[in-house]
Amino acid sequence: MPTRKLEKVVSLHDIRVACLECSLNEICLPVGVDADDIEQLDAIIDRKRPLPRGDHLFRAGDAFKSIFAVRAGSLKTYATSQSGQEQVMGFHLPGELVGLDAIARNAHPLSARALETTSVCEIPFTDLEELSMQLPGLQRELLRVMSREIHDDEQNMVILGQKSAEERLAAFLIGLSNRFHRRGFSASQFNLSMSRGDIGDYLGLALETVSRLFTRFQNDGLLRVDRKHIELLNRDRLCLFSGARCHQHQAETAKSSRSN
Amino acid sequence: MPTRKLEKVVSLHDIRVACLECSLNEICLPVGVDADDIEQLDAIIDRKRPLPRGDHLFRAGDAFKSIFAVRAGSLKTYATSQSGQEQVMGFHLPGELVGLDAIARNAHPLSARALETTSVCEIPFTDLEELSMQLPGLQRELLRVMSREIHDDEQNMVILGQKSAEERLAAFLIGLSNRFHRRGFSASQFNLSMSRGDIGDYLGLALETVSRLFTRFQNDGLLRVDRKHIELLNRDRLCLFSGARCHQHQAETAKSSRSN
DNA sequence: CGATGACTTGACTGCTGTCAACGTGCGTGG
DNA sequence: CCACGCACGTTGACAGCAGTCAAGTCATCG
Repeated sequence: MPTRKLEKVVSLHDIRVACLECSLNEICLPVGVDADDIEQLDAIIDRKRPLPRGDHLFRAGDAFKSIFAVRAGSLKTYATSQSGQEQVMGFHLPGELVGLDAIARNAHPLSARALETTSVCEIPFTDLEELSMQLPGLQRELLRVMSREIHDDEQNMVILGQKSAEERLAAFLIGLSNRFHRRGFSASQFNLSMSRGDIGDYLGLALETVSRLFTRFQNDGLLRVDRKHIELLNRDRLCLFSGARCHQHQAETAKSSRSN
Repeated sequence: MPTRKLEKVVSLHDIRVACLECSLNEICLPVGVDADDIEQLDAIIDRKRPLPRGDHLFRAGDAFKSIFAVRAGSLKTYATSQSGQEQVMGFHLPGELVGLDAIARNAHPLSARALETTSVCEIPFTDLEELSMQLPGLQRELLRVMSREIHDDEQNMVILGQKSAEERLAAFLIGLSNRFHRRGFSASQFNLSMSRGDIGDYLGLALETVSRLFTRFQNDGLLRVDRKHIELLNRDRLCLFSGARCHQHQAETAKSSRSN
């Protein structure tokens, strides 16, 4: 098993990228942490070699030691009920933090698995806690990130609690589009790193339903889909289908037409 | 049979109870905050007069200034989608914190409404943030509470994402029973402060479905229901119905129910 | 090139929502 | 004290959305 080779694949330069230089630092730590602080944060962060697709970053029940930040790639977090069915809690893109739900119990309640080759930063929690005591900006930021996580989970509860299958998938695609856009990628086309089954397990739908909806959306001219590649053709109408007020990032500059 | 009415109008004495004497402090601030620290925390907390049933503690969109801790009574937090349907995010019992989802956006994403006469402690967030910088135990505790909230929301996502109506209501009742028990009340019988409609909006079910399930559970001998009063007759079987591993609190400490 | 896994499509079933009517308890006011 | 209205809850009939089962297609990889 020559997995050792992976260490060579990653260039030394990549490994030594500091938080300050990291292109994600504006996403990972949006505000409140200035350059000096970041240096200190940088010192405690452990950069690991990439995780191959399908590998677990951690499994449900593992002891909690660190928060992880996605640097490249993507992963899903999920719980497995005793029926064997997976509930996917989230798909995590570069710049997003994983493992915040483990602080309270000192153990991870969820499993985290790479959807593609993925690299993460490991942030030992005791160090982070200690450091945030000294850096007001960091503490503030930590609370904000956790608050946002709660808020995001609440929005997912709305989706799971009262949306139709059609609305769920539409909302999912709009949300994904927004997240890609915020990261500097195209909002109108992107590649899904997760399977139809994963999407179903995330949205509380059967994978067949997800598949059927993709073809229906395509037939309706809302998007084009080719395997994992998605191209949104009519974002506005997809927004309507999602049955939610979607803050459209493009529309912010233009005038926002709203219909209540 | 004695003090069944906790939600009786609080006396002036109650209003002046400090955090240290508050019977909830072990729930509100489980560990990591010692007596000296609590005194400081106490100084920043504002005790308001009780909220009548139906009144809002805050509404979605309100500016965020404070976290609230329920002292007596109960309230629900909910979002209203533009279809008018409410998604109830949680029912909050004494000792639980409300408003943690507002930190990130500086505004409350949800509305909070009293289900009965309810009194709360108001904790100005800027003060709390400042204080937690000085008290390691408090900071630790704050992160823990938020982490637990994320974890709880995730469990709700499992319920909404993949449970049947029957499993949802069973899980809801078991969870409520546990929470009452942890607060020193009977785990086997309690009064619901929320309506069937609220339960439906929480579990993603129509209120008719909730009503039907209550009568079905009663016919199956799982429980007895009389309006708002619930008596669990067969907790084990209800656990099975919920389709989840429920850690039963009775099993831990035998019969330590101290009310009635 | 065959095996494997991911995806698509179809047929059918059933759970749960919707609509509707009725019952019940409680507070209000006469 | 009773009558009434209203909110809440229960029950029934029916329909439709989405799950399940099953078969077939397509891409990728050894």
